[in-house]
Amino acid sequence: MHIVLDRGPGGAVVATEFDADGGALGSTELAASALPAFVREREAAHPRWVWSSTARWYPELLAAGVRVRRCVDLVLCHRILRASLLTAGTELARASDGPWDRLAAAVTAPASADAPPALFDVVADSADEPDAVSEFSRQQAAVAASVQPGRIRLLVAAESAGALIAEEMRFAGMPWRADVHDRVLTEALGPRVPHGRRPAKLEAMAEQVRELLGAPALNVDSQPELLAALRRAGLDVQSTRKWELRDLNHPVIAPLLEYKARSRLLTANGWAWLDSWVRDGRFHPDYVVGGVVTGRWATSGGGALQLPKNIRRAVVADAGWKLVVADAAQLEPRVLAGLAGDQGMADAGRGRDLYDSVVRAGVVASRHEAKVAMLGAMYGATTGDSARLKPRLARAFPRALALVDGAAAQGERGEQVMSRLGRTSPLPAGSWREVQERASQPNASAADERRARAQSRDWGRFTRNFVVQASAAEWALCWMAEVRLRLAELGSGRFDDSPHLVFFLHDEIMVHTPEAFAADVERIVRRAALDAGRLLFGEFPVDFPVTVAVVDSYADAK
DNA sequence: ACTGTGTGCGCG
DNA sequence: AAAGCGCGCACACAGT
Repeated sequence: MHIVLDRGPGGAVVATEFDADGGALGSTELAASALPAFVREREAAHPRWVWSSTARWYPELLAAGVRVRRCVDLVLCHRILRASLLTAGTELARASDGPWDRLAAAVTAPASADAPPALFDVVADSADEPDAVSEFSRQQAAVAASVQPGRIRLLVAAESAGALIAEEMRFAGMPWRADVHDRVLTEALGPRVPHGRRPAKLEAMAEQVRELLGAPALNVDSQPELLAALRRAGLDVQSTRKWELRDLNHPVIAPLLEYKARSRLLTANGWAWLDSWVRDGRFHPDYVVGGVVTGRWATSGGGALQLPKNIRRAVVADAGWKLVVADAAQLEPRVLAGLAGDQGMADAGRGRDLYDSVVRAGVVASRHEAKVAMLGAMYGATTGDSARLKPRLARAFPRALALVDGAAAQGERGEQVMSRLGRTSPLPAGSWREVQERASQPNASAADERRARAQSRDWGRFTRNFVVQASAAEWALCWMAEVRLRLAELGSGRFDDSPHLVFFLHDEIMVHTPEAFAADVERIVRRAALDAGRLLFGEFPVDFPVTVAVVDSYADAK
């Protein structure tokens, strides 16, 4: 059963209900204020709520204490279905850009701190929002006409579940102890000072660097000034990057690297960050579902996907609660094994660390080499250890390597590639084609050809990685969606007394749970990983083990 | 005063 | 070790 929500005149809501066969059951017109009660009442029958955008509709429901199990996020699904090769040729895909494309672009645009989300610029008046009922039927027709309806149906369901989770995580927030964070900052930097000034300890380090370089007026934060000062001091460096500086033998290096690390802490996750993103003991980041081409999530504020390890100490469970932190081990190579149907690679990952097995099988000498070689194969390394070890990997896992090499070759030709469930890579830009075109002319110069070849390889590395990263993102969405539904059965479903997801980081999730439920949560998280593997790869026997830590602080999870 | 680009570094 | 994928953010700096 589906219930489609549309905006009517004057902020009213029109709810149109459909039975399981798609037959219309009629419409109800509601005042906006009556929506939460309506949703709460109908939710008992577990319908799938269909709305323009979860980011737009769900927050007010959550604020009213209403959660839903399932939805269709039309904007997110529109984007997938328009681009997917599995639905190419459908009416939805062939139409020229319309209001849903403009909405889709707005939803995934980064929101700036002082401007409201762009969504509301595009749809200035909510009554202007395009018609959800007709869009929903176009989307259903596209899915039905797909060459593989099962896959694309699962993808849009998973994406929509992700949208619900993102809003719920933002609403509930991740437990964050501002006092612990402040202590970390004060220890590292000195007492808090107004924004824009350097705290005492940091300033002392800057002064030390200036002295050791004999450059009293140096602004340590200025890359050009610092580079010049390092060279004047006799250091042969091309940049001020830490891995170039690290191996130099000069007394300024240690204090300089220390300064850079602490300065980074101040600017990226200092007191200003704390003021902006943490309130009432919770961190509320803005997730952008599908914000990355591969289907990974992005953030448009708060930098939740880049939380440095050194401040994870501030993530602490409430009294009487625990954090269950779960991480999918070697997710991308396992996904690759599934994609390629590479039995040998799947066997290597069975019941143990995949990289250890690669060593045990005599393919490479150390776990580190195994990891570097595997990542290099998936990223398209061309130099270094990683490229050198690739032939050995190819002998051990021919199908897996053939799959990524094939994806790279397609990209080099300017073709699109697909994830397991049908998310499709973008076409290269027009300028890319022009460069290829020029190089194929009879009068093309050697420089033209070199440029075309380099650009072609670049795009090949992108599509090579796309198939793996995008499929891994799908696995993670399925995993998390399954976890969410099962968690909802554990308690009341309220965020103040029941286990719920509070964080997601590509291949890692965190559940904040009353202590009494922690063991159940752990079981659910492991079980859901099995289910996700089956959803993506059916009976092909590839394992997806997860490491689970039940902790008080995120810092203790690894 | 604003905007766009380069650099550097955090995460997977 | 620092190159092979995907990101966001902050700052300095140069252009307007």
